[in-house]
Amino acid sequence: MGRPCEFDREETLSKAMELFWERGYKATSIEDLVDRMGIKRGSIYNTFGDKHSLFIAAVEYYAKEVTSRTIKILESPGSPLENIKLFFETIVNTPSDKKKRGCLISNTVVELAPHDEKVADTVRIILERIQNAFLHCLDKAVELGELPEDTDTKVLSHFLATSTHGLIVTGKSAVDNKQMKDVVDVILSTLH
Amino acid sequence: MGRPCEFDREETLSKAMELFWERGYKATSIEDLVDRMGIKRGSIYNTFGDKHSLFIAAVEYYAKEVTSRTIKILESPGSPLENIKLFFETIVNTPSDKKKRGCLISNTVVELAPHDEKVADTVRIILERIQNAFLHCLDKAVELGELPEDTDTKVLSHFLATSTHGLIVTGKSAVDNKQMKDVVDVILSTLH
DNA sequence: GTTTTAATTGAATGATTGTTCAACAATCAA
DNA sequence: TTGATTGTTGAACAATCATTCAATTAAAAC
Repeated sequence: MGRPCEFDREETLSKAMELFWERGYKATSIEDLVDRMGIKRGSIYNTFGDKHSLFIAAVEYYAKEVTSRTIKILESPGSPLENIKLFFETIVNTPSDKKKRGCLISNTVVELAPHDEKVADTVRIILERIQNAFLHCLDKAVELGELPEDTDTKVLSHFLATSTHGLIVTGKSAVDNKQMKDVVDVILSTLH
Repeated sequence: MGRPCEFDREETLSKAMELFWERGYKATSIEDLVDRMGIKRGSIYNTFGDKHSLFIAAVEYYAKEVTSRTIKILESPGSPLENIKLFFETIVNTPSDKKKRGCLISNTVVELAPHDEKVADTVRIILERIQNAFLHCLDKAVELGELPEDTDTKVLSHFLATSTHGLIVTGKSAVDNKQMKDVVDVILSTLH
């Protein structure tokens, strides 16, 4: 009962997420959010609580919408090693203007995680999800004979997760595409 | 002539750098800087200009004092491959509380470089310096027969620079030391 | 000792920050 | 129709932000 919402919760949250993704947490003001989300201050506080809560909701939305889609590449049927290759090619083939946003999770790790426990916990769960996707993918590769039986898949999954971070940071500064493709080749060469 | 400075420029700049390193640009206020640097607002503006200029000075000071020291590991005499190993071991062996600060350059790439051309230029030069150090180190390794003649040292140097970024971001979130050591082993395994 | 030059100081600036709130509007149950 | 309930709205809040400035202090030049 009561007056019904005039906006779609997910739609506005998506817009907030985009803004945090582009600018980071501190550099995004409530006024910026009001402009982008298309709803008034009161409605934001009413629906999402304060800025900090909204940010965490945005990060979780990012994980659900963006990260999940990337993880699905690793989980798709077919050759696991080919999927991992596809995963990194997707990162490299992102257009350079979008590449400058990097990844909301990596950005958050750098900007907030060290000083904000709540954010750190939120982000840690998402990072573990990515790492697990790598691990399962590698395990499947061993099962299918694409990797030797004695492969240390756990260590390799940690390496791939770290490499992902590295590529994203590199992409945010000097965005030389050939350079990044070469790096991906070296990363993939560790899987043989 | 005129009244002499009562503080040491480098000493206060060093303190400003430490604060930016710990908290980032946006999260550090002038008041925070006044407290940490031990000089009044006026003296800061007098000596370093505005906040943005002070930050760039701090980044350059970081490059001169911190980054240079790390690069010297790569340039020191003896086995180049051993030096690279030492380089990464230094990163991993940083105590975990200090590891959360990460690297001021990486942090700046993520927080500011995409939106701030002046900062981006400053940082790009420093990143190129690191990459060149890797390159020279690898070239020397080829000369000394530690790496095969046909090694693509340029590509490998890009890979090592990217890996450095990756390790630093990983260090800022879940700081499992064994995990990071394992990753370093994989990184180093590409050099054989 | 007077003048000149520059650093220090603390108060004040206006802009922006995140957040709250009272008045109003729209729906539902009675 | 009348309350109850909830969303919308825009103004207002105190706090903090980066920055400026006039008054003061200290040294060097004359």
